[in-house]
Amino acid sequence: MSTAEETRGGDTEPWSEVTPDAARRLLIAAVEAFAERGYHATTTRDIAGRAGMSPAALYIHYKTKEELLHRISRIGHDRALDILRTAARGEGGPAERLADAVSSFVRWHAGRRTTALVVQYELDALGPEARAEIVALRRQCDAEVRGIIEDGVATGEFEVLDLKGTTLAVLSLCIDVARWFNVDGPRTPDEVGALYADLVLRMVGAKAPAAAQK
Amino acid sequence: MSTAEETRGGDTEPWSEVTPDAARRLLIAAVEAFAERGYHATTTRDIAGRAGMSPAALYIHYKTKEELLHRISRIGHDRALDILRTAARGEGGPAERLADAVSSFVRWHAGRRTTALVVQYELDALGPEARAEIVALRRQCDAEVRGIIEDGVATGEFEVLDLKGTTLAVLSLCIDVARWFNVDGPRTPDEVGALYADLVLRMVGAKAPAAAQK
DNA sequence: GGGCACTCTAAGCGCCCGCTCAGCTTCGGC
DNA sequence: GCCGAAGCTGAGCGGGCGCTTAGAGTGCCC
Repeated sequence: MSTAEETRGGDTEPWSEVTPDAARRLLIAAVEAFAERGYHATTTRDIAGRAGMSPAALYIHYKTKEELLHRISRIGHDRALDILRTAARGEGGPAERLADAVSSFVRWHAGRRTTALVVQYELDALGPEARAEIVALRRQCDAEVRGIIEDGVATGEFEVLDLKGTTLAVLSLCIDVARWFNVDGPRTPDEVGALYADLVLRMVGAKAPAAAQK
Repeated sequence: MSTAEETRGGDTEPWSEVTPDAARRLLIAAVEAFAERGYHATTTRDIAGRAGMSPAALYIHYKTKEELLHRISRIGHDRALDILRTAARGEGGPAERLADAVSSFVRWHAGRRTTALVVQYELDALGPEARAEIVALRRQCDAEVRGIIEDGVATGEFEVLDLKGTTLAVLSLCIDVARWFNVDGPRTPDEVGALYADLVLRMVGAKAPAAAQK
């Protein structure tokens, strides 16, 4: 039922799961518009226009404007969770896995900035049920990161005073990259990922400081 | 021309500089509405209603809805910059001043969460000129924090690989508190401030780890 | 106590929003 | 070559938006 590529954690072509083609074009147009102006300031006419279609065409593929945001948010959070899970279940020690999680998570927020912006900052525009579904995914993201840090504390490699608070801070730090990252700025997503991995290892008091950077 | 209390860095009663009373009530109502629903999703009727006035009353005190946001943003950024400046020009060493800056900055973002949310996340809703004015203030905030970290590097107390990147990350971490902080949650603003001061000292590789916490 | 500045309201203007619907085109099956 | 399904458009609906205007109420100066 699915091609092989979309089942693994690799960086698949984004939005390939959205079909038919017109629906995907509309969704991509919506991501760009939402990221530029915000959900509420974006009109359905703008979205349809960017996709090269009439305003009415949107409603053939999506019931409402909110359903568009919901689909975007769902797919984005699935991807984010997938990134964190892949890193958390990797082979190295806690420091290596945490550095991996942070650098790849940050790389996604910087490299796919428009998507990440919508996914992370437009949550409140969703209705209660859709929002609850997304919040559950966020909690799973939190649990993955907390798990890695817990492992590090257990082995004595990390030294943290407040596990939940530190986890929250680490995720918050990574997520906020989507707000300030500038594609035309001096840093590449890879560079920011490496910098942030180092900063986070310091935050958890990792014993071997400059070791893990892959 | 001004009472003494508003010239120093103390926690003055917020919005006391906005007069007359009706204008202040409207502005406070706008802060609450913008924080709850976002600038674009907030109607002028909603703002006026919260302030207990008719929709038209808003336009006696403010030319447009955007001017309201501009005033809020300006006052908020002035306050944020004041907080950072006060800490940066304090008496202690770099570690103490950095911890002071982070804890008080975070305390503001948590304790005045609604204001901070609007101030930090609705920047894009401003027009070009107003936006440019606010961006200049943000750069000054950045410079204050960067200055402290530079001092610490100069004295050998801090060890950072990327000064600009680390500064950006520290500010980003603090600002994002406004997004996730929950007034009804388990943490007080003071606790988050203390936690974050510790995390930031770790990020800059401060030598005396658990010393500064006032 | 008349005039005036200030504050606020009721009513509403013009516009654009999310969304709908009747009808046109295209295309595969037989 | 006809038919129905699917995809899409042009026109437009009901409604709420930001903002304006005419005028009423209030208090202060002289």
